[in-house]
Amino acid sequence: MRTTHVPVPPPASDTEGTMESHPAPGGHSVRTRSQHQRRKRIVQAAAALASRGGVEAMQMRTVAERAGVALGTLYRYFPSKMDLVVAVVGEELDLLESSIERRPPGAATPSSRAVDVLMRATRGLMREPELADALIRSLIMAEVQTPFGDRMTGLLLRVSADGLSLEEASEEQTDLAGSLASVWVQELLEMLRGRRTYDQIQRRIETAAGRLLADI
Amino acid sequence: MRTTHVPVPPPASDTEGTMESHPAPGGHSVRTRSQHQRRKRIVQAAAALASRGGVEAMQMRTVAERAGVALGTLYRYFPSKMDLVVAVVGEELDLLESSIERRPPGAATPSSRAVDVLMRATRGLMREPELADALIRSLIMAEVQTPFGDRMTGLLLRVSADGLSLEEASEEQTDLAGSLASVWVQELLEMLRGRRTYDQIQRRIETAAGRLLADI
DNA sequence: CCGCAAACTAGAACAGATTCTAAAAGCTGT
DNA sequence: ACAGCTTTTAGAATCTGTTCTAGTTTGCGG
Repeated sequence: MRTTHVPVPPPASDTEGTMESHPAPGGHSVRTRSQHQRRKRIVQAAAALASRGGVEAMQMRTVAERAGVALGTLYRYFPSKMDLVVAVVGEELDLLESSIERRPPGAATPSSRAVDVLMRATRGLMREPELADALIRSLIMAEVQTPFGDRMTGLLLRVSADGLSLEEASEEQTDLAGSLASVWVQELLEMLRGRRTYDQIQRRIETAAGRLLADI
Repeated sequence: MRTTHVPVPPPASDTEGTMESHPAPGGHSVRTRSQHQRRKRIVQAAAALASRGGVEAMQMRTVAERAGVALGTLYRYFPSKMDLVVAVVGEELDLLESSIERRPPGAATPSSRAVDVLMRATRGLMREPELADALIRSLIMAEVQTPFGDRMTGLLLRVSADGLSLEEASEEQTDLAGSLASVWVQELLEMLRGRRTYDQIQRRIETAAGRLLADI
């Protein structure tokens, strides 16, 4: 019935599928390569469609057609629409992370660095509102464990507590960064609903960050 | 197309529908009364079904059948499944608010009173996990403006800043209470996903509230 | 009591996600 | 090149939210 992450042995499931069954490292398995391509085509098609009319436009049949695969194949790679959305979000997050790496926030206090990152993410997402809307909502709905919140929390810890990773952080630090991420997500939602302006979000994020990350 | 709050003049749309077209005060309009009943039957049926198998079990056909109305009628009262969900949530919030009124949080600090309320709400919701899951997720997805966040924010302001209402509060106070509500919602979601225990939530809420409501 | 307009009903119809099936295509080892 | 396997494919079929249609019921003003 529902999205049951069953024991089917489909192709790679994560962004980088280097955990094949055979340890052969050499690049020879044509199968796997073409499957990676297929996967990429699918995700691209999905993202393209979603950045137009949002989730609605991202119909499974359409995605399949546009990616040049059969509907059944699409479902083999992504057992549900949500899984596909999660994959698309993953790509977006990759983008954000590499952007952060390229141009790390330079502000003085932990909280202002965090605000910097969050607002940068906000801008990035709002560049494609339809896509952002589709992605955020779907993610929140997702039954599956979404690395979204965790990745954002990790990112926040990294920039605010200078290089701290999720593992090294104290429980309280994780809690605080996680809370800030929660606030951000909700604000983003409100913005997508048209109930917040960019400036309002900035103010609220600043207020929250100032308190939550005061002495991180 | 999507849920368009069109200008159809259906029955009462809110919990209390006393804004009829004709000013006749006398209790004679049999229509309206029976409509209230119908509405109540529908919401009850919906809640009952949802507390079993979640949103999935709360199918429009089933709700209609169980409430003893035609599918078309159901859609007349609630233009979309989401509207129905919102109504069910409304009832739950009413319950929480009256519970707070009956037994107000007695803790000493604003933040501990807020924590008290939030954890009470958490317990209440977790009593029917399927229902809670269905409701929270649907609400977050909702295109419609859901009074959920705002009501919770108002409630938090009321208990923490002793009787302060949403209107009287300063912008910063509203922001802070709103942020705490955001954190709570996200934690609830994580709990429903099975990624948080009750104690973890409590700890995180306490941590966040301690900072956010420190000097409210 | 009559006729109107709104509300209700039963059920068909439509839409998009998901599942299922039978057949074709692609690999792999021999 | 062949048998045995998995992957893809095309397409039908299923499921549930939503819409539509035609006919019936209900309450009201006259």
